[in-house]
Amino acid sequence: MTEHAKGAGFCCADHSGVANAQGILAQAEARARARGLRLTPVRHRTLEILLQAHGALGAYDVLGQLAAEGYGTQPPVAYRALNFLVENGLAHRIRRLNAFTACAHPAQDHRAAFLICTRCDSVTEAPAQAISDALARAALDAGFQLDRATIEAVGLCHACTDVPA
Amino acid sequence: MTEHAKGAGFCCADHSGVANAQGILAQAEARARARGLRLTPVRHRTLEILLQAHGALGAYDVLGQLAAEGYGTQPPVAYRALNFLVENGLAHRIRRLNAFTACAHPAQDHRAAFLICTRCDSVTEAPAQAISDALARAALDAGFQLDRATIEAVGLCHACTDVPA
DNA sequence: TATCTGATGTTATATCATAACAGTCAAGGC
DNA sequence: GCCTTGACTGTTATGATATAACATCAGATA
Ligand SMILES: [Zn+2]
Ligand SMILES: [Zn+2]
Ligand SMILES: [Zn+2]
Ligand SMILES: [Zn+2]
Repeated sequence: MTEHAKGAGFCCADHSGVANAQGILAQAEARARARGLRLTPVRHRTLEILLQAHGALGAYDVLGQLAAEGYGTQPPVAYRALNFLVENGLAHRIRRLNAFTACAHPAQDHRAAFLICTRCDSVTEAPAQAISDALARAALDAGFQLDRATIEAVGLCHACTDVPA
Repeated sequence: MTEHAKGAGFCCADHSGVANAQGILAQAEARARARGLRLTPVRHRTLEILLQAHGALGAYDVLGQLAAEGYGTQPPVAYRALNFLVENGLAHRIRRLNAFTACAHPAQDHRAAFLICTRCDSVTEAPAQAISDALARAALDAGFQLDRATIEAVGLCHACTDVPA
């Protein structure tokens, strides 16, 4: 079990940035249908695991759960499902944490930034259109043809800001 | 040797974003003096190695060079020097590549974004004040107390955009 | 001198990720 | 029907990245 997955550090209930897992799952399923993506049992279950998690989960955390439920026991099982979800807009990879989190808005294509709390390990997906526009300008100035970007902020979430120490 | 360090893929000479290694090194030394940082032999040499590299270097690439020159041969030697440089504004960590690059502007404190070319593996440090401001606004909206951020863009650098295939 | 501190070095291990290959199964062509 | 094909799942094995814990050493301090 990795540090960011320990969960015990959470300071409040609706802290993970994924308040309504059921609704998000429905959106994700709709997206998959609309695009002809095959949301197979492992993939579907992997998405559920991410949605039920507080904060982001490492691939081996996901693998542990999958293995315990009768799916494959080896790393590629988790990595394949996670990469599928990421590539199809159903999850995001958090590079700073070497971890994955369910997309909070799978209904629409979007640019996202992630707000990572160093106190409680929560990961919140924030709309990043404005940030992305600024980045696009910077790229243009450098003659760089932008494909996609990673935007990850570190600090204290709302709940943890209130708590003194 | 890792993929991003192979160097052979560069499509032009001044491609690494570190055009004037000597000048940057002098700035870095000045910064260290001004702040009372101990730029010891390993640390100084590590910075030189980063400056001479095309693109970003993995810790094990740096370690290989250090070891070949009579410094320690084990991973902590490289990681300690690299972390020191990063923590003191003399280098940056590129999370997407699991790699490190010398800071191109160590004279002043700054926010940086990184433009990573998928064709030639070059890494260019771009000014990111505007992006950072946009991110600060997004964080504020979310009640998030921002500490620092990682901004990494992936795409094609200027030189590689011109090359057809 | 005795002690303390920060830096460097080591061994050993933890953590993250992918290559390569084997078996399953459903869809489509003959 | 039966075969081919391609997507998916599973495996073994290995590679790549990173840190914990401890020993040593040199310079600063009292
Ligand atoms: Zn999203
Ligand atoms: Zn928090
Ligand atoms: Zn910089
Ligand atoms: Zn390029």
